[in-house]
Amino acid sequence: MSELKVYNSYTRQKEIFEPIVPGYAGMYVCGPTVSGESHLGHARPFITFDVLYRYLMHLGYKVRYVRNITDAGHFEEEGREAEDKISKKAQIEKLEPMEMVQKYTNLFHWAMKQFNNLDPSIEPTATGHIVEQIDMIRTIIDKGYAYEKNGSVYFDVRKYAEEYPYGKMSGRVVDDLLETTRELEGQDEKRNKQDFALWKAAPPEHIMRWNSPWGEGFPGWHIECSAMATKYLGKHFDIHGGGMDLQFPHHESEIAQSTICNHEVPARYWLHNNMITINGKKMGKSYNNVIRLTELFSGSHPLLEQAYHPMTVRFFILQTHYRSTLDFGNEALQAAQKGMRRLWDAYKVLNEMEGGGTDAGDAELDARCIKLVEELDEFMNDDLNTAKVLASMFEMVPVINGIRDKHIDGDALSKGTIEKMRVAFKSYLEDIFGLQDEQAMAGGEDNKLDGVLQLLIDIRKDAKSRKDFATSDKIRNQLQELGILLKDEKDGGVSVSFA
RNA sequence: GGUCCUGUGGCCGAGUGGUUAGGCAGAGCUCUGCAAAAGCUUCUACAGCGGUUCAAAUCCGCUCGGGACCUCCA
Repeated sequence: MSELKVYNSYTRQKEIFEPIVPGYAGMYVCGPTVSGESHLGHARPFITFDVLYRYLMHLGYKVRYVRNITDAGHFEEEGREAEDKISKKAQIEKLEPMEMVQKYTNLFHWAMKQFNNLDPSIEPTATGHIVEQIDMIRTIIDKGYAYEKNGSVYFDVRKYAEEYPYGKMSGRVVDDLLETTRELEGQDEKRNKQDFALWKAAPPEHIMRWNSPWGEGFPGWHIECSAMATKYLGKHFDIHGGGMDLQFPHHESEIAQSTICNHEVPARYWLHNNMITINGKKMGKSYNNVIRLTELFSGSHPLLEQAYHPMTVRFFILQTHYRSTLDFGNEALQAAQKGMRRLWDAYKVLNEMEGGGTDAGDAELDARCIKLVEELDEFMNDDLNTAKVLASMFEMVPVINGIRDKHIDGDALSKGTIEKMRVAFKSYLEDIFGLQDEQAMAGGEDNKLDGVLQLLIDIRKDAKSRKDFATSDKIRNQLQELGILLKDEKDGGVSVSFA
């Protein structure tokens, strides 16, 4: 089998994944800022890296997956005042800051569950690591790469850039940054415009504040990730993930901070997922085009023609390579919904398949199926090409259905090949892609109702055998109105699905 | 303005220079009491213009369009 290769944004090339400690993998992913509800765009990194997490485990790695919760404010530039996002929102919502943070954290966790994302191994909060952040800032000052001014501390980018490649991550030149940086609040405190805040003195009205060697204040935006990643994954770890929009300045700055404290670039592989767009534009608050996850699942948004199941969304995201933009659209979501259904149905058939003999009746077809199965790993290893994995799975569907419908001989494929396909479908659909059959989830939760349904199916079967189609169609049509679809299969059986 | 990415058929999207990606939608046929599903077949492509090459969606150049980052941002 081929080796896992990932596109490393830091080196701008695909590289073979070689863990620092054989058998173990450490992964840090930038988590949500819990100052508001998550939207569709936020779903992408968490699903993407959940799949990577699952895949690494599938490959046998023991993985420590750290994903933070940002519950201390970043700067938000609104008007002329530098404000704390969380404090501000809390005022608007008339909530205690931590009350609000809790509310959105809970909502975020709920959404992650909906998507069937596995819990990270550690989910540290920024507010829970103020001490670590202060320590780190102190180290940076001691080493001479940061300076204090009026109770705030800034990272000295110019000095850093003299010895280290600031800008390598994002492909930026420090001198250019000087010219293109806007006028920002607190700019006059900085020695150079490129400098970024490590610690910010809190103005009197600021609610979230902590004591520090430099007075009361709160941490800068980038330091939390550096501090928490170092604490839980060490000075040097394997993978750091996040959205492409975090490449600069967030990850660039993280690298700078950690490099000073720990003498090396914190992560070996930097993975960035691309954006979800809507009408070609990035989904984002400032564009006023966000679809919140709660709206997406309930269909309550003007742009939505219907509600979309979280699994549909997950599948939709996996049908595209994670480094491509993904354009949202009702048609595309509906296509994903139907496509995924097709895969689940085939998987069900596959699970019930008896299988052929030891030898394949159709050697050519058998070989093709084996190739399709083997390609799955190849594609996944090629920088997580989930789109191609799914395409190959789709190519197996006609074969599976063909055997069921007896267009293809039952012994065309060998027992071993069918078993391989079964294992592949299980591995990818369930274990690696983390998909769940939303129909199976919808049904079968009430044994009594199941009994009632079975009774109706039996009555209809009797009616049909008496050619009483009026009755049989009435049952089928009325059940359909309730969202229960009956399908007469070729073998005389009836299959049930839920809309 | 700077840096970078991108432009594939009705929609979403893979594509390592030479073989049908795939899904959804459309059309025809088969199966079926009907329906649904499924199977088979099938129609819509590579923004434009040049260049390199035996061969380009794929490499190069130009033009046009879209986008991201440079400020909080998944």
